[in-house]
This record gives sequence, C-alpha cells and structure tokens, in this order.
Amino acid sequence: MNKHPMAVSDEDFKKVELAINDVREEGKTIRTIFEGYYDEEIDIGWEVDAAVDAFSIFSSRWTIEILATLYIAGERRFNEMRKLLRGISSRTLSDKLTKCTETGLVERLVEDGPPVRVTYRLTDHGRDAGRLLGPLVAYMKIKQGRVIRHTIQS
Amino acid sequence: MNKHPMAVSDEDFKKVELAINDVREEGKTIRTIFEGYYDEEIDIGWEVDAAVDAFSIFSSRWTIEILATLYIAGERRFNEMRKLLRGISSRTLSDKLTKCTETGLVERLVEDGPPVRVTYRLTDHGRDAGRLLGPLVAYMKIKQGRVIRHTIQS
DNA sequence: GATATCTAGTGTATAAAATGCACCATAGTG
DNA sequence: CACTATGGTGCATTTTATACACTAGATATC
Repeated sequence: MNKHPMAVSDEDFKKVELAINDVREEGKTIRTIFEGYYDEEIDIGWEVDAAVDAFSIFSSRWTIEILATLYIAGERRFNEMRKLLRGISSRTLSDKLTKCTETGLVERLVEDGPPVRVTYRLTDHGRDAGRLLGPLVAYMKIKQGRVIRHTIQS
Repeated sequence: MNKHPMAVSDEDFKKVELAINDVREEGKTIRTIFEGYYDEEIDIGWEVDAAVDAFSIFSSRWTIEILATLYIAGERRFNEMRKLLRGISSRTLSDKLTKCTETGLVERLVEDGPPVRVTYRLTDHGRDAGRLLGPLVAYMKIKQGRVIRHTIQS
C-alpha cells in the first residue's frame, strides 16, 4: 500500500486528460439536450428532483466506495473488501452490501463449503455505473495529485 | 413540479444514449490505462484507497444533490435551494453549503442589502465535477424511466 | 402602530446512521 | 487445546441528519 502518487507516462497522462475532456463535453451535450425540453422555472424542480432521486441510491456513505472497489478490484470476498476499504466496520460493510445487492448494483455469490465463501461482484448495471463514474474519479485523482505525469529521466 | 417522465424526441434520446455509451468507453479506456501501471495485488489497495479518497468529499448525504442542483439550476439563493432540494432541512443545507464552500466546489456570493441576499454558485471545479457526473445521472434517469423516448404521434 | 413577510440562517432536542469491539458457528492446522 | 480462517451479528457509543422553533433587519399590509 504505497502512499506516493501514481506516475504515468506523458502519453498516458494526455490520454486520460483527453478522455476526461471528452466526457466533460458529453456532459455538456447531455445538459444542452435536456435543457431544450423545459420552460425554465417550471421544470427545473422536476429535473433537480429526478437527479436527487437518481443519485439517492449512491448518496450515503460507503456506497460509491464499495462500487469503486468492486469496479477496480473485480469480484472480492467479504473480508477482502474489508481490508481494501480501510476504515469501514464489518457491521457497516455487511449492511451496505445488503443494500447494494437489493438495489441491483452488486450480486452475492455463495459457494458453499465448508468453509462457506461469499463473493461479491458488480452486476452489469453496477459495472456500467462504475464506468460512468470512472472519469470523475480520475479527474479527482489528478486534482488531488494522486496521479501525476511521469517526468522523463535517463 | 410534474411527476410524469420527460419525453424526448427519438433523435435526442439516441444522442443521449450515444453520449452515455461514449462515456462508458472513456471510462473503460481510463481503467485500462491505470491497470497497466500496477502489479495486481500490490497496487489495488492503493487505487481503491485513492478512489475512496477522491470520493470522500462527495460521499455524505446531500453533497452530490447540492452539486447537481446548482449544476442544473444555475446559481441560486439559500431558500430557493431549500425549495428545490425538497426534504432537506435548513440546518443541514446550511452545514452542507458551508462544507461545499470549504472544499471549493461552491462559492458564496453576498450582495449586502438590506435584505442581504446570498447566492450560491458552482466554482469552475464544481462545474467540471457536475459535467463529469452528468452522464451517470442521465444513465440513472433513463434506467429509472424518468427520461423516455417520445413516441411519435400525428 | 401592530402584525406579517422576506431574507439567511442558528439552537437544540431527537432520530437515524456509522463505528468499535466483542462474539458466533463451522472447519482445519499445529 | 489453542489458533486461524470463513462471513457475518449484537449492542453500546459516537457521528450525522432531521424537525421545528426562533433570530434580526427591513419592507409591506391592516
């Protein structure tokens, strides 16, 4: 678990920046399309409402982190996730995984043993959400200096 | 505040779907690039950690909703936001806006009156985050049937 | 002149959510 | 017999969010 930033090649850094810029543009495009459909003051309430609703399943602590973990790490077992998501209690992880399973983001696979092993994995829906979240996470990582441009040496 | 879904033209619906697909692809690209930089088991912990950290400023209730509101509705005053974000208490809104201002997502503009008027607006950083979040919100809206394809009539 | 309204919040008690830490059963290893 | 590993639960405490009353300065209404 190294603390130093991830240094990527200049080429890859540019690719990531380009991808982020593209997504930003797609975001603008989507916004413009939706804006064409309402009379300012009347429907803003609706759209905010829809957005709040759309996000409500993510907007409690750990939900997005769990999603990101399974997206990055692939399928994992309960105690593996607990190690990766440093700071979460087993109680909370258990509750959140149940909720994520109920909302269809994650699936729970039991291979009965003994010992019984339980694997958590993103559903297709969860994976799509992960991918759509990826650019924002990358943007934040760059903003926070956790991903930096590798300075060429030798 | 109408409850029915937003029906967009077939053309626009396709545009939104295409944009979402593009973003999904960009997400995959970014993922692939980052994956090239680590030796499986060793750095997965780092990346999850970085993602958790990147998201920590969003992952408490209402933060993303506030961001989405200002992104959709543009700059707004305190009580306007309270009306838009139905369900939030003024106490919580006040606290969250303070936090969002501290984290640099939102700026607070005071026009002193009387009556004093305070306007909240996304910073450039906040707007970028909003745009990067847009495709996921659109995806969720479609998933939840809040944005539908307009059936051609007449 | 008293009362209501608008502004943007605060104070405080309560409810809900997250945490720490102990603990469970089953099985395998030394 | 003790210790590990599996995937969690139970419960007390802490943190976070909510409801709801209330503030202050100025204008508007009765």
